[in-house]
Amino acid sequence: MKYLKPWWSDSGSLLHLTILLSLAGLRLDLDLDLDLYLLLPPPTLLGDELLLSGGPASPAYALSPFPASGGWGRAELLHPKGRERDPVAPPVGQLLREVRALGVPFIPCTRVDAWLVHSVAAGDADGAHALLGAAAASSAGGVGAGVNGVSQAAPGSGGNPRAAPSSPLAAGEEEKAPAELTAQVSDAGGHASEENEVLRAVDHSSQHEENEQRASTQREKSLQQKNEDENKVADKPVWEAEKTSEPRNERHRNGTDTSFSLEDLFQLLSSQPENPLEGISLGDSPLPESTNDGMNSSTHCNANFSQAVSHDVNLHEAMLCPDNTFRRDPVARTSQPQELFLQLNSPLTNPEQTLSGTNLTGFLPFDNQMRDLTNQDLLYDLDINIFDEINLMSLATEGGFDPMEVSQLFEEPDSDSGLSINSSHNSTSVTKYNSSRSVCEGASRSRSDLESLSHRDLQGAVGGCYPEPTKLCHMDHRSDTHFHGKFAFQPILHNHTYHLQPSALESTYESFSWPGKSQKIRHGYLNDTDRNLSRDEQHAKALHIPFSVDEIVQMPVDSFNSMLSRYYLTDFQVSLIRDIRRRGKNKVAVQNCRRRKLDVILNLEDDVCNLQAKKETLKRERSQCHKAINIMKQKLRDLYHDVFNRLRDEEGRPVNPNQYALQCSRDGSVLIVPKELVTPGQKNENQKGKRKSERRN
DNA sequence: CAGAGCTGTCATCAG
DNA sequence: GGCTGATGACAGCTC
Repeated sequence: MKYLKPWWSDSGSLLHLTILLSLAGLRLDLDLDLDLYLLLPPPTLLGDELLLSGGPASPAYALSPFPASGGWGRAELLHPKGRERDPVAPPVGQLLREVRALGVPFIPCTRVDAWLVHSVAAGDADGAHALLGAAAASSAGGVGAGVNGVSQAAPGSGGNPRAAPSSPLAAGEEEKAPAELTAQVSDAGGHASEENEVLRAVDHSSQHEENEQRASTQREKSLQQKNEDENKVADKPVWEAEKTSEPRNERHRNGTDTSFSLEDLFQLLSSQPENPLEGISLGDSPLPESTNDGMNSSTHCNANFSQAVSHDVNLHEAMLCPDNTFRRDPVARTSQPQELFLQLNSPLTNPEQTLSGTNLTGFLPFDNQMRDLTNQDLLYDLDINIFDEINLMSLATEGGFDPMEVSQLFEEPDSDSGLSINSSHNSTSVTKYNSSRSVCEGASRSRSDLESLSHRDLQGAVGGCYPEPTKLCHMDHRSDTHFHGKFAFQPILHNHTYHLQPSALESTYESFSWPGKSQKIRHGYLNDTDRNLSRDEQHAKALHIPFSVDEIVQMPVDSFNSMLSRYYLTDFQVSLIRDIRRRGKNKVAVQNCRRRKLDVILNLEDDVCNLQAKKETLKRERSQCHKAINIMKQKLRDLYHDVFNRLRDEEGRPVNPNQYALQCSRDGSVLIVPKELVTPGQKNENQKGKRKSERRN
């Protein structure tokens, strides 16, 4: 990551230059740089090794929130905290001069940088002087007005929606940007002399700022009036100009393309006498002499770059550009997909062939630090946008697009495939991914395998490390504004180690529709690794379902339906996904059911034990009661006999207990009654009591 | 080799 | 009407 450190961190500049953006910048224009910049996360998320701008003392900056006053207004570099001017920030003009002196193509990666360079290159006196004046004011401790709408006003950006979250400016002020940009773009007719003036003005001190600004403003106004009729197209907003049917390079040739690109910057820099970039060729297309003559006209300026490198392209096109010239034509774009990616891949082994047929070896006078950057790192960082711009799943359905080619394009002998190098933003770990070799095996795969190979970038969760279901950011990575950050900077632990043999794949593909037979089949062909996977996981892997089984099963029904609708899935895949979900749900339900059933059984067993214990207790209590009753009966009998032994009749003879009985009356008195006079009811009760007592005994 | 236990799947019903 | 949970029945696998 050392190559991503700020170039001159000591100065605390906003400007930073990376090899990635330098190399990519050869083909990308300003808006894409901004786009890349906007893709970058806050420095705090990346740690000290990935400071985006500024140095340790000023890791980040914010634009002044002050509203524009009369066009561009002025800008100063502020700390994000406190809205205070950064005391360590050098003048912007000084920074630009340093860039030019170092002879490295300056790629504006921050908004202030972008606008500065844009305004300078476009010959915008107001904008340039506003910025330069802001820089001077910044160095002098002054306070200026802010530049508004930088994010949306980026040339050719078309209003990058991702700019909004990252912009420190108020939304209302950002809306002014397109109009302001239009004004600036319309003036970007390439006034080389004016640009030189502006560049020279960069070197001026703050004391000369106002005079120079006024002079530039006057020149700018005059030139604006002069070229007003010639740049009708440029009066349109950039995003509207993008929609015109006129090809981009045609507009370049016509001198109507006013968007600023790195080539503009390069030419701007190379126009300086001391610029070491002087004389560097941009490509096979013969550069007009204006490349070195200081850009005498806007026509030359734009025509040169249109022939060498197209302007205002996105990274997608940059990746797909087969030659040195960007093509807006989708047919041309898709006609040579392999060459396009191979072109990006080629620097891995031969950086000088980065631009095929283009003599760019001298373009970038990389210093040693920059040379340390490996091409894998470059590709890796570029890959962030590869997946942002390229919907492989959609491309896979287009005719003429062979996902296998894509996979091969990213291949290199000693590194991971291009599809998997995106798995982590840590460029140093790129070489750790060695799963790309198996992609080569796809040459012998079945058609179904090839068709679904493009999903591999998304299917890593299947059989691998599954992301949390709540982090289904990839469900709609095109619309999720948070996707880029997560996707780019969170390591996605894709597992690309599984690769079914063609026979196994076919067997799985054929058997997945018959679950009853699949289990028998799967054990016949699966290797040890695949046996660790469940059947659904194997099926999902075979059909390249871009989701893990856990995701399919656990995601909410809304997300599930949204997933099915947003992704291009074949009927087979949809059916399989639904089956997986159904089976997964049922599997969990069965487990719960059996768990509950087991709990019920255990509870019943506990109840039985409890009831048995209670029964025993009751038995013991009953036995104790019987014993007590018998004791009482025995005592009663003893008392009965004792009473009769003591009784005497009128003649003094003992009373026979068989003829008489004791009867208790209601008033508590005890009477001696002959048994013949005992009522039948009393007899029955007495007999029942006797029988019961006999049975109990 | 038979059987118990576990697990997955399907069909069905109910909420 | 679709989804989900619950449950019985069945089959396959392991020990």
